[in-house]
Amino acid sequence: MEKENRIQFDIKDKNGLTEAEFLKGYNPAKYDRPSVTVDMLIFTVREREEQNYRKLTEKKLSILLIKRGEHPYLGKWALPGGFVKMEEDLEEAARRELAEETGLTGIYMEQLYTWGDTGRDPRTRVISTSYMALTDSRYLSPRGMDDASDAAWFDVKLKQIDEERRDTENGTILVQKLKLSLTSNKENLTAEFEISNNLMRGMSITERRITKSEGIAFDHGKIIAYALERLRSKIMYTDIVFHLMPELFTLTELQQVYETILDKELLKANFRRKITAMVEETEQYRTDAGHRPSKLYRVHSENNIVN
Amino acid sequence: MEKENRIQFDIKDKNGLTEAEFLKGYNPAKYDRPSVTVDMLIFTVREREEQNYRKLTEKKLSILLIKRGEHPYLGKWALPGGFVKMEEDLEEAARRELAEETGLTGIYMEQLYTWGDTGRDPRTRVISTSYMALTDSRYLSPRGMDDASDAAWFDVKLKQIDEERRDTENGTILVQKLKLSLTSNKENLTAEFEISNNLMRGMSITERRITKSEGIAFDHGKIIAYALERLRSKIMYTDIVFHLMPELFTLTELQQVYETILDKELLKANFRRKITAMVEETEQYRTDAGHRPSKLYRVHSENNIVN
DNA sequence: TAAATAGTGTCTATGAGACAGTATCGT
DNA sequence: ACGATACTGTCTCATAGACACTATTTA
Repeated sequence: MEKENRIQFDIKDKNGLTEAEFLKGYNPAKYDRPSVTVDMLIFTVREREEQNYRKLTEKKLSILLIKRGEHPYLGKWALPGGFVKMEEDLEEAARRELAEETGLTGIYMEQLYTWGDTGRDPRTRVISTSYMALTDSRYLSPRGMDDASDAAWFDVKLKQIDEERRDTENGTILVQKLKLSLTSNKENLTAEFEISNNLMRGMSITERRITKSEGIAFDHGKIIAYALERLRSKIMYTDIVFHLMPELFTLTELQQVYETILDKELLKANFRRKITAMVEETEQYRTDAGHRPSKLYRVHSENNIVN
Repeated sequence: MEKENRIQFDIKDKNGLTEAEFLKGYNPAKYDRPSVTVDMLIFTVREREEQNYRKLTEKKLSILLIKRGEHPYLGKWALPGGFVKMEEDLEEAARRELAEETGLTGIYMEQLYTWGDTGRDPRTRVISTSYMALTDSRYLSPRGMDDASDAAWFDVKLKQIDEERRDTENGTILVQKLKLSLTSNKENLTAEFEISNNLMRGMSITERRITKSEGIAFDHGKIIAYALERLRSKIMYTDIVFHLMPELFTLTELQQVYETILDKELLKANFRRKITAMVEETEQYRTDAGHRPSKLYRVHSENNIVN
């Protein structure tokens, strides 16, 4: 419908061509072009086994990475992803990569950012759009969990390790140093960043630089840190967190997910008051745990929070 | 420094190649590739002249558009932009386009979103990353203001014209209808959208569709509406608004800018209380206005709000 | 002095944060 | 009974929203 409105049958350009004639003569191969890829940030929450029958299992935010079997960055860990095909939408490409790497379809996914510096890939000019996907760990598929494969889940920790104010003549620069740690059962990857907030004339301009990257391919450490910051901020004002939860959950489990993502402890009473509007009770309880059973909740079906 | 760490001189891949050898043999022309462009959303705030010496001048949010002189969409209005060159960073390309269209350098700019549907450009597959730039209207350059040129400023209005709840078996779908109006002194462009928030299982998935587009090229109406929503939300929790202000301004002028962006009236006393932390007084006043003079403010130099 | 804007004071409702207390399970 | 988690009540302080009031200018 939109298309029918669009085509201008009778308007001619300065060469006397109609749109149809112009398009027939258009040669897209005239210029060199960058390659375009999608990178997937697939997050889930996993539980660490606990020995004590009384204690709750600890929750960990995890991301799926793939060990590179080819140059460049051979042997380093990279985000799953690949080239965008000519005939597929950008988001379709992301969903296809997601399905290829994890078998997951129909889960939550949002576009994050497009990374387009020259030199971020030594092979050729590559512009990459990153997408963040969230899923409940129950649905984790063969490929992602298979120990023999080149894919593995890494627990994610992002910590501020330093903060510094530099006063210049044009204003202050606030430099935050962040450390990203990625831990699988076998490997430990790290990256460090400087995020400088340039408060010139009172207005902040943010710039992020990798200062160290161990075991992580390309600029993917930076992308992971960016995604985590986005996740942290969106969890505060959207219902995004429920994409990481199973259908039924206790409020304490939900709180644990908030805590592991924010890397910060929350007060139970306050957390419950805030979250109440988003969930609804069920009649079921989690029992057999060496302490008072807890009621199971689900997402409120009439949830009005809109992203 | 990062580069030195990266190169793996002695690691060989399954073909027995080192990274240097692999890269020498890499042929980037193997696959068809989409074209990549940047689109610029350049906003400013302009004043409408007022006849009454007592009344304040009304403020309008405006965006710069370019009239297309070629197919496709010949004669329609489009966002300024162009192809990304192989040797420039994505953000560099955006800054270059910004300078070419307006002469402006060093102003605020942020990446918005990357639009990658097939068929959004009839010439060939085009993936476009949009950037939003903000500037004080004092700095508006020859090209943008030149009446003879193909560029013009359009006042922007985005209004909700309808809202509807559709209850399906899987949950509710909240459909908002929005109307975008773009007005220059000569032309009036409009676009209408349906934004559907699919509240399946309590979690919202947003989808935006153009239902009508008059006088606007490509999917640029959708992009402008998206930018405006981002601007509206960021103005509430960042200091982004000051990029639209001159160095000195009155609090009422600042409030007017908020009001025109949010398309909503604010209460003066409350606005002032909230904004106080971000600004600092000067000794100067705006006078000659047929009412009590108003103190001029500037951005607080020690502003701690960080994007 | 009238018409307009500039600027301040204060009441109320709501929410965030902190903390203390009670309830209930399995061993 | 103990050790752990489940769940609730309430105090305080900060903030958002509404509204009324005073102050000051120029034609």
